[in-house]
Amino acid sequence: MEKQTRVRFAPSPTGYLHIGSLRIVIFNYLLAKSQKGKIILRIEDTDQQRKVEDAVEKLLKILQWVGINFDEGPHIGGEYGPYIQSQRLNIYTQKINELLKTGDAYRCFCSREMLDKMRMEQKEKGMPSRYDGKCRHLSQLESENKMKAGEKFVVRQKIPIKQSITVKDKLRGNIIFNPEDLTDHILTKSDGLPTYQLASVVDDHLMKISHVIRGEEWIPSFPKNILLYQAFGWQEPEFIHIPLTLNQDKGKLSKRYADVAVESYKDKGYIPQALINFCALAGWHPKNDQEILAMEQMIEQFRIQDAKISPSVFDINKLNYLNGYYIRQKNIDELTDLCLPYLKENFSAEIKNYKKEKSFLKNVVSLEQERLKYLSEITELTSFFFKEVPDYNSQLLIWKKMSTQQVSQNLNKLYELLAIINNKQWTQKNIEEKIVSFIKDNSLVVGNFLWPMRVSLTGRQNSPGPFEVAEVLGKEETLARVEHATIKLGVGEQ
RNA sequence: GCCGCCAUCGUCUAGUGGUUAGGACACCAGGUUUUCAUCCUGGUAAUCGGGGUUCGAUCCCCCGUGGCGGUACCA
Repeated sequence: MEKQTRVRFAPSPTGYLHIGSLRIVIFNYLLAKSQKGKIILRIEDTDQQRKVEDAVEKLLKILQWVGINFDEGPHIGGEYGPYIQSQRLNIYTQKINELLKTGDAYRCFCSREMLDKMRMEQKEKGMPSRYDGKCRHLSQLESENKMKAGEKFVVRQKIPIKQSITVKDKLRGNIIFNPEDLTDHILTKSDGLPTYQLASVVDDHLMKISHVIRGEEWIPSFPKNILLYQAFGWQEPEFIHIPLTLNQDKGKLSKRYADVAVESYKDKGYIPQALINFCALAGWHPKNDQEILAMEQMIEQFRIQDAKISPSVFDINKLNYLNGYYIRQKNIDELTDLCLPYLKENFSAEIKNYKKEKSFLKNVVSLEQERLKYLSEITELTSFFFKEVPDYNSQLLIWKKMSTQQVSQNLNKLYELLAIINNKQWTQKNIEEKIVSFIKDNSLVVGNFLWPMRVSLTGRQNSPGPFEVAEVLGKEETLARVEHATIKLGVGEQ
């Protein structure tokens, strides 16, 4: 029987989900789902210094929003739990004791000060900095005695120094390391907690992980991980190191250059599908050139062998494009619901009753749908619908080389035409028909009427067309705005 | 410094020992249009450098260069 594919996403609880981590979960998810396997969530919280309140809840919340659901994890359990490392400490203790017994690990009593000093000296001499192995040769008895005497210690992995070690990455092939470049790194800290190096190996084994997909920043410790599997006598999983995400300037993606928290993309109004599609496309792409794919389609086509190993730059333009695309695909009810929080936040005074005004809001959102790159833009884009008379410079009413007089005249004419349309017939179609046929019948210039009309209604250089805006605004408000525009021009008074 | 990973348009990428080096985003131009956006059409734009191997290398190998990562009792 084929071994079941089991992958894991193992974040440390930092309080937010990094966009680069999102990419890693997505690749894990795609691999698992494409092979009908399982994806496990494991929380790596062995660093006491970096503990963040509510971090796990926040993480779960944002992952759920994105649409990544786990088969096992702290929130749903599973047969390989617990899934939070701080709840598995006895397991690590037990495992490290095995290593201590076989001699594959040893207690190190060197103080931090000593180690710092040693590193400094190595650096000065231009030597690679690594632990000198001082406590490596302590006898079992000496080690036990020191421990019993209450001396502080860490546990280090004893790296075999004889031969080079070859490790295999599924994408990159064999990578060879010289043992002298590997230091006896720490497996258990002096507070008794395991480091990532120990905990992740133990957990991956115990949780029967078949493929480890992680960031390439782990390649340097890859050989030590393999050595650890060998020390335990365990079969190692397959490893896939995927490249980092970079800033426009090719540096590691960081807060200074871009938003890195998935939460902030959510807040701005990026939608999950777009984010997922975007992340997947950075490092993978389907055999045909179709770049817009739903999760199901990606799962269908995904092969980990097709993943790319060179790093990719985070391109907000492409994300915006994808997001805009997905927004345009939404049906208007759903889109209105998505925009509602932003509208509520900014126009709470203008919109008294959201339920009652739902159809109005739907119309408003509908007019801006094709212009939206992300949802939060809705506020700025539609504010003229909510303010009684938009504030704008009257010069904006003038189309090309028209005179103020002409503009004023045309607006008056528009007012007349609009005024005779009764309320029941106040639809975009009717309004358009009336006005356009008037212009055509009299062989007038379209822009000379439509531009001033549109500006009088929106107060903007760019906006949706005048007829659809007029319909949404209603007859009364439309007439008021046209009239206001002529007053603004103030032709009569000059 | 030492160790490692990586290298095709500005960006994400496809592809091949012989190709007009393909697609997408962005950009530019044209069309539709009162404006913007959408949509349609077209365009500019790439194999990091040097050596090999080969009849022929963008592709295979080596070196260099550059970018990134690691070099923690962080993950």
